[in-house]
Amino acid sequence: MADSTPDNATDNILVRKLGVSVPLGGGEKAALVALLSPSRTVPAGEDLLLEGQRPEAVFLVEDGWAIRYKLLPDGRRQVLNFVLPGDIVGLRENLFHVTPHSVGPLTDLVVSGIDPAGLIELFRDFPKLAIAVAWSAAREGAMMEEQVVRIGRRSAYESMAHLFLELLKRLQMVGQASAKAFELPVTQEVLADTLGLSVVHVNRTLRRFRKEGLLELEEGRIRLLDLEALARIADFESRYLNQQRLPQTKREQLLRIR
Amino acid sequence: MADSTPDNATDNILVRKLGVSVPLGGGEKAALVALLSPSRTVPAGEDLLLEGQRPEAVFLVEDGWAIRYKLLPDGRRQVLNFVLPGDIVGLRENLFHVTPHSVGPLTDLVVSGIDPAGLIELFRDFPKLAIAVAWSAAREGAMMEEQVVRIGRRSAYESMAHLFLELLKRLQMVGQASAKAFELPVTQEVLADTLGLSVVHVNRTLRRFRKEGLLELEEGRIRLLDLEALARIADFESRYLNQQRLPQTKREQLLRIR
DNA sequence: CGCTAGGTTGAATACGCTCAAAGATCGTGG
DNA sequence: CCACGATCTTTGAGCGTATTCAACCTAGCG
Repeated sequence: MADSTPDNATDNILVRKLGVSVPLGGGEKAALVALLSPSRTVPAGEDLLLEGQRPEAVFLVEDGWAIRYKLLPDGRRQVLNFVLPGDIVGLRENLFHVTPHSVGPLTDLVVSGIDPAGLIELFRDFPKLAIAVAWSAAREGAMMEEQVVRIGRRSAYESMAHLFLELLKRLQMVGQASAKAFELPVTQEVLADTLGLSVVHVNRTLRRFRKEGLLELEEGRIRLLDLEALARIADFESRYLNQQRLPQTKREQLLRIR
Repeated sequence: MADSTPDNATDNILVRKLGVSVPLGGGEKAALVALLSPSRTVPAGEDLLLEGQRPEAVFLVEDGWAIRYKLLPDGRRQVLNFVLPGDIVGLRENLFHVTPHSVGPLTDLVVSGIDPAGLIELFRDFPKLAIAVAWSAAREGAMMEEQVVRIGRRSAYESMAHLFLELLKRLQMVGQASAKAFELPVTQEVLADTLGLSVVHVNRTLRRFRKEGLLELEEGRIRLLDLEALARIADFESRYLNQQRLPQTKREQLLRIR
């Protein structure tokens, strides 16, 4: 079976993700999948995008983890967010002539290329796809906002709980997490650079969570033992991840009410 | 002369801002301006958007300052970024059925409404406008990333310098700042909530800057006395704000070279 | 078997916070 | 016109979260 048949289209991770926000028809799904080049694997060390360089290509991540990050001249690093399966890398960056951040894989990464020009053309034929992609970008924006709040106004303890809950939800949406556990291919240094903390303090905060029986951590796998407690600590509100467009009728009702 | 003539269109702040990235034709400018409803003034206290509510409308800010912010249940506040003249509020939020953050004016705000549905339709007729808006959204994303780095990996001293330089550049682009000074209608509490600091520490950091002769602050106006020094302290790189698409020929050259 | 990357722990320190109180400025009402 | 309250700024003192420095441990790998 060819990669681009409508049958397989339904299974594609990008189709599944975009379909969450905007219901997609068969034609749309097929067209989207047809745009993808065959997937290849990028080894863990090799950056996909380098800050300050011309963005070369647009990728769909089909499997594996990566980070978007920035470096300061003295070596300090800030991780902006995590790139998980189903995420697109380099689309926004393609609007600039230099990339504002780097993207580095944390694991081997299975990616397939997307032709950005082709995608734009697709938007003409299937406006719904444009909406779906815009929606996905907006969701990423909402996650960045959460990241700002986490770093700016939450304690290490709170913000770490928040991050783990966000990752759990995101991974569940793409079928990569069970009810309360997931693979976490991340060193404590990466966590530190994500939360704006030192490695030492990340280590101590993790120890505290474990001592309190809130999570287990072993072999690159994390288990959140008490979701309620963690959500309370973090003040975690998953709405910004679930965000769905209301069905048209319901939206109209709302509009009428006000 | 009517508001929507091509002549006035050139002067509109939105047209000017979008025109920076993507050269716009007369028809595009006129169509964009025609979409704007007559401007009105929102008083300083009254939020434009409230977190958790349905986004009601889309605004173009023509004059004044606002902040996008989030509140934690215990009252802690994090300012996500500043909304300055020429910025659009509520467009991205309109893709969600609840707004992920609030937007509150810091000054009286002159805004005009934008019909989002009309904007989408415009994209069909003038694809360049879609690109220009996408570009503008990408620039905002780049600014949010800088905000994350500021809060996560810079000291109070560094990140305050960085913020001031960013504001200077942004305001210069819309003709609201001189070479090194601008109106700063912001309390120290707002600065604190922007940078993830306490009011007291903001005050002390400001005092340090003044003592070192790096800036003057009086009557809601700030003057950056030594841009070089501040840029060095902050490691400020204005590229993410200036970002322009390369002219087509130059882009093609680059593509050929690699 | 030694090297490297990552994790863990202790001790001292510092950056930034909280608490507290006192000026300064401004609008408002008596 | 002055007094009052409210908001904002400034400064001091003590404290705490998180940092830095340093050492040691472990596991994986060449």
